[in-house]
Amino acid sequence: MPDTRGVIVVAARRRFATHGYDATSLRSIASDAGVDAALLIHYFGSKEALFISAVGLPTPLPDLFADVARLPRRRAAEALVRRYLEIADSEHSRNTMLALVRSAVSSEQAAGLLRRFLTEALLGAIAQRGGEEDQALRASLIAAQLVGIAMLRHVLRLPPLAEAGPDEVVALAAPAIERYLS
Amino acid sequence: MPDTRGVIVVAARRRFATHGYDATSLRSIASDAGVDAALLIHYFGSKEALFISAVGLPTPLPDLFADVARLPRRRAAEALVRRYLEIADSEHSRNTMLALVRSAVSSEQAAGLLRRFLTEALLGAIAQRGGEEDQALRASLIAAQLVGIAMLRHVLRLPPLAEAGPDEVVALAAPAIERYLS
DNA sequence: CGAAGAATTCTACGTATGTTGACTTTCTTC
DNA sequence: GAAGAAAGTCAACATACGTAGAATTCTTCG
Repeated sequence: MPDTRGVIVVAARRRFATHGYDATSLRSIASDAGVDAALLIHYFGSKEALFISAVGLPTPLPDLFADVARLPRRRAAEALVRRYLEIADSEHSRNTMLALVRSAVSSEQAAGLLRRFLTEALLGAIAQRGGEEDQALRASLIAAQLVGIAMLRHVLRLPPLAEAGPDEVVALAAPAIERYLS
Repeated sequence: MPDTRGVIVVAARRRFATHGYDATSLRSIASDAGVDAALLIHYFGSKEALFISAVGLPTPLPDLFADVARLPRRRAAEALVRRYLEIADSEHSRNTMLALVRSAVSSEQAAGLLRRFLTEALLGAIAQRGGEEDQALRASLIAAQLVGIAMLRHVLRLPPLAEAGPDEVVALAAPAIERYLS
């Protein structure tokens, strides 16, 4: 008894990650999963519901900010970048991340999902760390740096960043991010 | 004699900026321009050609990196962020930028356009400034920070970053970017 | 074996898209 | 003012999509 449902979810996640919500057709997912398109509807009810089931939330990401917020300033920046890059290297997490980012720019609903996740994660981390007035803006700029790295590294595949090893990126990005924490 | 061609291009740029390439239909552009959809084809030949005509390249951006590369380290970072935000505030440039970014994630061709532009702009700037080994990677990380700001500020509209004034963003982001230049 | 029920596929509908070619209107030029 | 080109519209095409419901195969258990 092959777990067809699971096969569909994996195929959907991969398609959504590489092509975004709009450009991914149910038929293409079904074809990848070796299954008829109508089956996806029977299981999940609609394309939107399948997207939610397949992408949901990037699993280890919500904890990342909270964990890092507990660290002393010096180690926080390095740990943030390093763990972020590790997450982006696991196929599952990278696919959910990319699916979310890719879809956020064309679907307002996906954008809302990502926005809500980011604000909650950021607000949580800020609450832990003692916050001055501009702490939320600082956290947003850190998030912007990370999102930008993901965009250039995985979506655009800009050569210097796409080919660099994690250590090189950490060595350069951590000090810059540290400035936001001071 | 109203410049219909120009009206079409402006409408197209705005639609592509707010909805991306795939989610923008010729009929919606035509409707905005008060014109029949077939006319767009008659003028531009195809949707793709219209996209190229409407988006082309973000006008003042190519010079931005080159100009900034000439400045001393201390002023370079601040000037970069400030001028970047100014560009993103002019409707025309913001629309071309957003159209490019939004479309790059769903169309491989648009991604290539943006990738080529970024590498050329970055390589040009690096050539001016005396370069060590990792200079290209540093420049990419700066670009990542800027792209990330655009994503969170204009696409995702994350509250802290979307509502902050240019001065606040410059004050916080410039020092961080300065680290990449040292 | 045979029937109940789930898993899966088939067929089809309605809608939207990019694009085409024929058509009509408007403008320019001699 | 006629002729010819340009600007613009109309109706239609082929195609792809999400989805619904009937039909079919497969599994399971008495």
